[in-house]
Amino acid sequence: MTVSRVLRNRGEVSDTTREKVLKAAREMGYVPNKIAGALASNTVNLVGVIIPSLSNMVFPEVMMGISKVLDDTPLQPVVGVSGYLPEKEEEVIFEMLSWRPTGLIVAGLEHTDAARKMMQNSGIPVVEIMDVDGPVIDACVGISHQRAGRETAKEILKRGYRKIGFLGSKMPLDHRARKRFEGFKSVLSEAGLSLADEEYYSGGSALAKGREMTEAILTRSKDLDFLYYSNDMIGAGGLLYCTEAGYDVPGDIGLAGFNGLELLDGMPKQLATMDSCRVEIGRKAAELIAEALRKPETAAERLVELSPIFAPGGTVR
Amino acid sequence: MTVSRVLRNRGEVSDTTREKVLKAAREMGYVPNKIAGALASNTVNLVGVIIPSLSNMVFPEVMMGISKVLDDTPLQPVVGVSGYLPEKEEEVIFEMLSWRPTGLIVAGLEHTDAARKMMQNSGIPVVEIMDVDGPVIDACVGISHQRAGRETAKEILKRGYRKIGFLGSKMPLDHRARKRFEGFKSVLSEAGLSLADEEYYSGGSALAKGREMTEAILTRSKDLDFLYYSNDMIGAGGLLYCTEAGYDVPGDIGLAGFNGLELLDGMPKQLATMDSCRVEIGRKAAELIAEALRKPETAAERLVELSPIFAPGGTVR
DNA sequence: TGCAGCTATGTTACCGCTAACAAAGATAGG
DNA sequence: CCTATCTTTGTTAGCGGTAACATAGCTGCA
Repeated sequence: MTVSRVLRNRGEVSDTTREKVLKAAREMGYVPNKIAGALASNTVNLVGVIIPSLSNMVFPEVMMGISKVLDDTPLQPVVGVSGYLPEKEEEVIFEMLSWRPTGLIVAGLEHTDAARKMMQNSGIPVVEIMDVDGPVIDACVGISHQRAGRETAKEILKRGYRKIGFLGSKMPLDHRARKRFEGFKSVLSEAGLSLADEEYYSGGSALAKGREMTEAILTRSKDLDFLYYSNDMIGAGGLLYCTEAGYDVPGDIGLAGFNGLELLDGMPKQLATMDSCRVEIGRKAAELIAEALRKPETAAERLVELSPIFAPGGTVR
Repeated sequence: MTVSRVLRNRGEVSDTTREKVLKAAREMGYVPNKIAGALASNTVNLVGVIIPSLSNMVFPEVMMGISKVLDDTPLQPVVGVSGYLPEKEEEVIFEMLSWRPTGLIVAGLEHTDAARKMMQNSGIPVVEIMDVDGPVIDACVGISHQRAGRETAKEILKRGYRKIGFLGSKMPLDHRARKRFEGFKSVLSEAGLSLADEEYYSGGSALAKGREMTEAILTRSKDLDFLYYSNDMIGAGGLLYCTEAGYDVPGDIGLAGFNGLELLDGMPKQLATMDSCRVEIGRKAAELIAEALRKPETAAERLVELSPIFAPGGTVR
């Protein structure tokens, strides 16, 4: 018991005893067994974070926001990757919950019924992030991708572009990309327009794919005056292609992407984009969990919608 | 006990009982407590993975290799981030070990004495990854960054470049970058040469920094005929700058980076680079752990050195 | 019908720690 | 010197599962 007290800095222990304990622990390389500790105290200083992928730079940035906040608390993030697959996500959520974490942060609002039920029953704070367009389990921090798509479309129309092509990934399970696309199209149709052409890809290096797709769509539809990309990475590939192929950007043709990737600062031109507030989303989500830990009854604001803003960069008129 | 048997698919249970248990579990949304299970069975199906950063695309790729292998086992990766700080790494390792994982995968060979001791005493397989230039605790999978630097230098000299500049990050704690740099310089000095100029950065978008640094170094040292970058990302920034500034690459000036980032496929030219075998390193490391789990006594090969090869791309003669 | 030899279920004792309470030691005031 | 009070250390039970062993139910055959 005294050892436990010393190692957790809890309760009164005399300085001499404390020193003796610490010395012994150090000498024998003692590492306490958190499993036993967690079981006994019924507290686990872990926060589960479930994201679809680590490979596209947007989720690592969310992680940074989360880490920064949790560093000031006893909590630690634990990452699970769902690969955009609902069943895999359910599995990961189950696995996470079976470790009885202090909170859960999950990307997206679309889950299997079982996953949703598990999270509801878990009794811990659950924060869904990135997206706000849909029903929320417990709390939510994100942006409206619907609106992001709509606003981008408005900006484009405002600037006089009319023959608009869309380039995106073939990912029916990326609901956020889908919502942006829908929002985008709805503004076009309200203006009596429709997409002039579309081009899709899946897999491979996004930059190279953006290049290829742009060449393909521009070869096919020579009268396009704008290309809307579902993400900045393929947009950057498109920008490189247009630059090399001698297009006047944004004169002949305008380009826009989505995400506001800092990674791409340094491209020949700054791609028009809309920031997805990734770090901020991570911060806010982590704060909600930390807050719930501090004062369990307080129901903090459960729905935080951030407003991304359109950054015209140098690829629109 | 019967419930435990059903939920873990272990031991004989009649079909009727099994169904009843599963039905009840489903109805009540039962999620077993892994903490209790782990304590009782003294097994934890977690593999700790400790990496310096999530933000530069190289570690996520290692994670992919690890995940792919562990997906075929009961094991699950848990990520910890050390931020290139030895003390933080020690903390993360301590935290990890206190959960009694089945194995540990740690990036790099440089650790605090305490961290090294903890890992030695842990009694679990520990695989150090990415680097092989140094003393190993238990097992190791990686490449020699010394040699990578040396071989890049040889390729450059072989192609007739002589006035060589180096551009890198100001990260004294990135030992792998340091080793490449040392290997690189040693070949130059064996050839009676030395670096003509150097330029360093820290923080910010690597692409933009690569651009700035390249402009700075080329403005200062107009007779350089080669630029060696400590990573592909700043190399790509440099390539963009050189292209726009009208340099003939690789005629006037050659460029090379390091990592073999697939991310950059699609750049105006393919940057000369050396693949750091990231996915393969992750795969092999995970296999070592999975192997140790399967047959505990077998001492598999404890030191796996992979051989990166120089990919000249389009930026060297 | 009785019993060997199964299969299916139940019992018990922990796993390593911590909450809650108990006791011992130290200090001080009368 | 003794008791009241505070500080420090110790005891006990139990967290929710699982290993190991024990028992109960069932089957088939003499």
